[in-house]
Amino acid sequence: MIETARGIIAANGLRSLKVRDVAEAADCSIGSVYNEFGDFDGLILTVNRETVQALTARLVAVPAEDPVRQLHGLAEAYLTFAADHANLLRSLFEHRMEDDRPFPEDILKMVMQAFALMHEPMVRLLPDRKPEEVALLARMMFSAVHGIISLGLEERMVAVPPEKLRQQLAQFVDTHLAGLGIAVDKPRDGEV
Amino acid sequence: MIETARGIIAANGLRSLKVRDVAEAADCSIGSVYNEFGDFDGLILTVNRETVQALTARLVAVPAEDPVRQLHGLAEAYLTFAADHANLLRSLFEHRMEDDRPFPEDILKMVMQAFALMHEPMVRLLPDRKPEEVALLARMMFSAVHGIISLGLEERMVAVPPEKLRQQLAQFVDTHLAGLGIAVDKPRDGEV
DNA sequence: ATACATTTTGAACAATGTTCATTTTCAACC
DNA sequence: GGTTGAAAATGAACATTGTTCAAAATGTAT
Repeated sequence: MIETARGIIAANGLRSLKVRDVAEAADCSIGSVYNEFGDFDGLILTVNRETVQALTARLVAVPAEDPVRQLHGLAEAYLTFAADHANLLRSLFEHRMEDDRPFPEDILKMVMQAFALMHEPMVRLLPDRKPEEVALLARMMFSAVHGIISLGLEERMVAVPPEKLRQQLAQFVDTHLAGLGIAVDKPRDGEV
Repeated sequence: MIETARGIIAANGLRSLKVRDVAEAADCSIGSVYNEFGDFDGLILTVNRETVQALTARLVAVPAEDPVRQLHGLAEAYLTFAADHANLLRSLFEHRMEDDRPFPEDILKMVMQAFALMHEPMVRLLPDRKPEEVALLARMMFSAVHGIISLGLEERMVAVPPEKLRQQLAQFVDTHLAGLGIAVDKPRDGEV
C-alpha cells in the first residue's frame, strides 16, 4: 500500500496521488486506507518518512576517512538520490499539511540528522572554530547543496543533466572549502 | 481579483486558495474567474508572474558600482523578498501544473533573467574566465543562495531568524568569493 | 426598437478527500 | 459447534472544490 503510493508519487508526482487509486491498487477499500493512515496526509507522511530514511541511509554510508572526500561523497550521494527520486524528494520538501498541523516531530528530527551529517567532517576540517559556528557553516553548506541540486534538477526550468550537475557540485564544494581556507589541490576520483 | 488571490496565497499559502473565495471577494461569479484566467492554474500563474516581476524589480534595483557589493546586495534583496513574501515565492517555485502542461515560457524567461543578474558582476570579478564558465558559476551561486534562503526560512523545519540568516548569507557570499580567488577583506555596511 | 454580439451568471457536474453505519472477520468462551 | 463480542473492513453517502455551459444579462450597432 505504501509501496503503491510511493510508486505513484515517484512516477507522476504528489499531485497525482489519489486515495482511490491506492485503494484499488492495494485491492482494498477506501476506508481501509483511512483506518491505516488516519487521513491522506498520513499516507503521504508515511511515504515521506521512508524517503528521509532512505536518503539518510545513503548519506550515512558515505566513507568517513578523509573529511574532504566525505563532503564530496555526501554531496554526490545527495545528488544521486535526488536524481533517482526527484518526485519523492519534492514530496518531502514541498508538501504542506492541511490547516496548520505541525510538521511531524520524527521526520523533522531525521531531516536534521541528515543535515548534521556534514557537521562532523567540517569539525575535522575546522578544528579551531567554535562548534556552533561550524554547525552553522555545515547547515549552510547543506542548504546550498540542496539548492543547487533542487534547482538544477527542476525540469520546469532548464534542467541541467545530472552528469553536468555532478561536476558543478564537486566544483562548488571545492570552491567553498577553499574559501574556508581549506586546501584542496589533489584531484579526487572521477573528477574532470 | 488578482489582488485577492495574492492576498490569500500570501496569508495562508497556495493550498488555501479557492476559486469560490476569490469570486466572492471580487464580488463576481465563479464563471467570471474562468473567463478571465481560463482555469485555476491560470489564476495562480498570473499571481506567480507578478511575483517574479516584483522580485526581479528588487534585484534590478541593486546598485552595480562595485561587483562584490552588488552580489551581496542581490543576495540580501532576495532574502528580504523571500522573508516578506515567503508564500508567494513558494507558490512560484513549488506549484506544479495539471497533467504535464508546460511551464509558461514567459515566466521561465523572467526567472532566467533573475538568475542572470548575478552574471554581470561575476564577469567583472572573473575577467579571465570563459563566459560560459562564469555563467555556470553564477547560476550555481544563485541556486546556492536560493537553497540557503528557502531552507532557512522554512517554518516547518527550524526556521532561522531573518536577521541571523542575513549574516549567514553575507558570510556565505564572502566565503564563496574567496574560494573563487577574489579578495574581500574590507567589511561592508551593516556587517557584524 | 430590433437584432446580434459579448459578457456574466450560477446551477449542475466531476473529481476527490472524508465519514460512519453496516457487514464481515475472527478469536474466545461455553 | 454455536454464541458472543470485539476488531477490522467495507463502500455508499457526504463535503469540498475545480470545471462546464446553457441561459440570462448586458452592450452595441443599425
